[in-house]
Amino acid sequence: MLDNISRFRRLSRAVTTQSGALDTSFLGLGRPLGSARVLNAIGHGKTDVSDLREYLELDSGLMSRLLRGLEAEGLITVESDGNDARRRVAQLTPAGRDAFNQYESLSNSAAEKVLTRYKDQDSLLAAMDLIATVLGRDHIEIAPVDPEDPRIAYCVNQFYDEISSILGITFDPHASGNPEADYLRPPKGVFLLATSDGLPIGCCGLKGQGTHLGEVKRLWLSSAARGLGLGKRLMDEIEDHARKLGMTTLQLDTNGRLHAALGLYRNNGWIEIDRYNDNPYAEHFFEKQLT
Amino acid sequence: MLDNISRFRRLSRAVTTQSGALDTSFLGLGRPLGSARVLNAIGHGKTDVSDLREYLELDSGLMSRLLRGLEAEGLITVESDGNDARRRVAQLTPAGRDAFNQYESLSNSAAEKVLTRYKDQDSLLAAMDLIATVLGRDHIEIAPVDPEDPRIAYCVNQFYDEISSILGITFDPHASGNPEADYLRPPKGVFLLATSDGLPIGCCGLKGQGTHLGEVKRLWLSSAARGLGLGKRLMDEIEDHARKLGMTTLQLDTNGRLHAALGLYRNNGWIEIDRYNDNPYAEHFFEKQLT
DNA sequence: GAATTTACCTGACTAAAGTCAGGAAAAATT
DNA sequence: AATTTTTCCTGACTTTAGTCAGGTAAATTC
Repeated sequence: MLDNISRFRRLSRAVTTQSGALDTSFLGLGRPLGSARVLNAIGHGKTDVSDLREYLELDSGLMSRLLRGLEAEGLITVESDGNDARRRVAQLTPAGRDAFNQYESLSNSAAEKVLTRYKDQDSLLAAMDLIATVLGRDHIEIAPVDPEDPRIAYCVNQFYDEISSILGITFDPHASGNPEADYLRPPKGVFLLATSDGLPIGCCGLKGQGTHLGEVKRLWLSSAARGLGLGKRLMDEIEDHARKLGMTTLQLDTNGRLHAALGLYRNNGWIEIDRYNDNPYAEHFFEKQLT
Repeated sequence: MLDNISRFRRLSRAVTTQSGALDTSFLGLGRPLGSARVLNAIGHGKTDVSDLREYLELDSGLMSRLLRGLEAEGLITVESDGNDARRRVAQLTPAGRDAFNQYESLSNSAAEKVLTRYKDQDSLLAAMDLIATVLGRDHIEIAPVDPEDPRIAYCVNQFYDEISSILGITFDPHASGNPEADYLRPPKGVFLLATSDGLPIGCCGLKGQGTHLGEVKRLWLSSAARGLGLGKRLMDEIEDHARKLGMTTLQLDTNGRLHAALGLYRNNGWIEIDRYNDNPYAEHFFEKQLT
């Protein structure tokens, strides 16, 4: 009915109106929006003045004045950085922490109000994750984390849930979980986690034994993250890590019903090989020579 | 992983950043944001000055000055309303239309850029519809429209598609479509359309024969609009219209697999009665006395 | 060790946004 | 017909946001 672009712009209007209301209520606490933004950014851990300036895209003169204002109100302190005395670091005072918490609870109650007025919260949240991930695609971060990090546990649980429902079986995640951790962290292997503004949206493990051979395990992308080329990015980074760990050959196994994964491997230089293990759920086996 | 409220706030950040970028580019056309907003609102059909003021939440003094500015630039004309000479109405001049179109194409290309970088556009758009509808719940409009309005055709097609997939059959929408139109528009009946910021999200027809008996037909809600109490709102308005049309009894038929609809009827004073027609897909028959 | 760069600050500005009191004209109410 | 209300306007403000040209001290580069 409406064309696609109108539908997108409709979303923008809805959210802008919503966050416009939030801005106004920020003003309701009696502080100009500029100062409120700075206070919030500091509260969220952006303490370096130069970080703040970059994040809020403010002129250094304006930034300086806003900081002086918050200092005069007794909400922050600004001190020189120990390592580089040119740089300055802002900290919330107890009064500043209070003010920050007021803004936080305002934001949270605004969010809660929207969430509670819809019955099917799960699909609403899934829709939000999808859109926020697509809009923030340029800000997806991939970083190595410990295989026993709780965020990895979350991803791997999602991974097994999906496998189970696709294959119509029940996996016990813990059966093959922890014992492998040592092979999935340096110096033998690595585990990569992809996050979008804090939300885990994908992972991929590289299992090594200290030899030239490595195995790719547990490549998972949240439904919000599919179609963005993240699978390829994760695999590329896994290969980089493999090279640095001295590996020359990578292997992996997968099930024939995971079409997206099969396509990813086939289009990126993986060659199908004979079965190399007795995993009953694996139907396809691939290998890639690293050059 | 992230709690629900963080997930909502993540969406706000993503969209705000996005529309912040758009605001900046609006400024790129060399006009302050305030004037640009007014020009856009006028271009989108908000021509009454009082409407504009309410929509943009501007002080009347500020509004007035912005209008004078746009007038001085030759982008708009402001005239008195014929019906109420206190009110004033703004119109774009050809130059104003040009400027408006520039903003439009900027917005559209920003929207297009986001949409084209995601493969599965349908689910992305569905997610956007859902969120925009939930956020804009207070702005859902219900209004009578002609049963042959293309927006009704869109809704009814969706309705038959869903029925077909739920019941596993294929309906031919046109078989029972147009011939009924006369019974679904005044003076015999009515057709209500629910829209959220322009997007059709639900409909309901009331079929009459000029007697005291009316029949409720084609109650449909888009998936984005479920869980918001819109079904009840539509039915309530249908009853109001029925009373005005002189009806005292309403009837309807439905299928047992449409659980939400059955619940709606049972909770709102409808009494199950014996079969009153030979519709092969109808399994439940209801009646309601209007008081 | 001199020159340059970086990080932040200050002062002097302009532009934009928002507020407030009042006032004129038309419409609605009494 | 008198009063009140509504709608919009104007003028005189204040606040906020943003810009720009220096200036100082620390760090880096040559």
